[in-house]
Amino acid sequence: MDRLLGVRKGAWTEEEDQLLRQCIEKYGEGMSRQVPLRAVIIRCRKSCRLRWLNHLSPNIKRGGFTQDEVDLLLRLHKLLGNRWSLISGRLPGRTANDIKNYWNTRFFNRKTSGTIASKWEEVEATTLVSKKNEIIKPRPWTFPKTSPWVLGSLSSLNTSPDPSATKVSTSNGPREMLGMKFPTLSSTQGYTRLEQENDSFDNELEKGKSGYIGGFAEDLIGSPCVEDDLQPMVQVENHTFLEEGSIGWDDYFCLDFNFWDTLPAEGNLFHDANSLYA
DNA sequence: AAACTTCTCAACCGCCTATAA
DNA sequence: TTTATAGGCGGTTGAGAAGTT
Repeated sequence: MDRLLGVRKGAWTEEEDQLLRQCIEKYGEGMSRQVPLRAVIIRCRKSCRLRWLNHLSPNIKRGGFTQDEVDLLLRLHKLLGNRWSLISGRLPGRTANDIKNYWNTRFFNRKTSGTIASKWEEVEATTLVSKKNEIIKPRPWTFPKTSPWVLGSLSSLNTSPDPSATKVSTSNGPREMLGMKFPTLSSTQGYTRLEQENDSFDNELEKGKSGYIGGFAEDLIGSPCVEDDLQPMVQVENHTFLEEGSIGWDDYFCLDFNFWDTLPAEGNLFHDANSLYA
């Protein structure tokens, strides 16, 4: 809690910006509590943090949104709703505040007028997600303490140390990967239209060659999760995982990659998947 | 040129969650 | 377990700019 009396409010001055910039360059970003004292700024810590994040940080991209960014924003908003921080994480250089302002001024209650409204309708018509504004909430990564993924080794799951030994079933029976049996993915329930239409993910997976990683790291293949009725699950040993392609897929973000080559001989699939997404 | 309206966006507010004591 | 604090988020506000009458 800020106990500073008489903290300044309103627009920041150039002098305050300079003090804040110098302070953060000297002490780093992770010391917002001490910024007001060290930088001799009569502002509350929240105000300092916001000023840095939204205006002074060197990572911020200025200027108008590009066509690509607008397309991306529309699709992400359709998928995530008003989760501006998540959206900003997928729009490099754009802050949550920027995006929120842009959305509220350009799209909020204005779907029926102007050129951007036309763009909205265009995206609305071509978007691969359903017409209904279904918001898929990203799931937190919750790794059970006993999970071999957490322990950093797959050895407890009877894995093969040799990736070349990996087999993918081409039959309708359970797949095998790293020596583990996976249930068949015959059900398309929960799959995005992209995958259903292209059928490429499943085909490529069957061939054991390549696949996609969705743009949402939270929803990467095999993310451990809590079992519920909403998503297809994969049960491996005593662990429950999201089934491949079950949620969170988005054509805009799919990355082609050689699925099987990313699997370390003995290691963590998720770690490698994350590095692909950088 | 002045008055008024609309738009933009920086900043604030209140709430929630995580963490430390 | 409780309490205080920090971090983070989305919603809202208001000053100034831009546009219109």
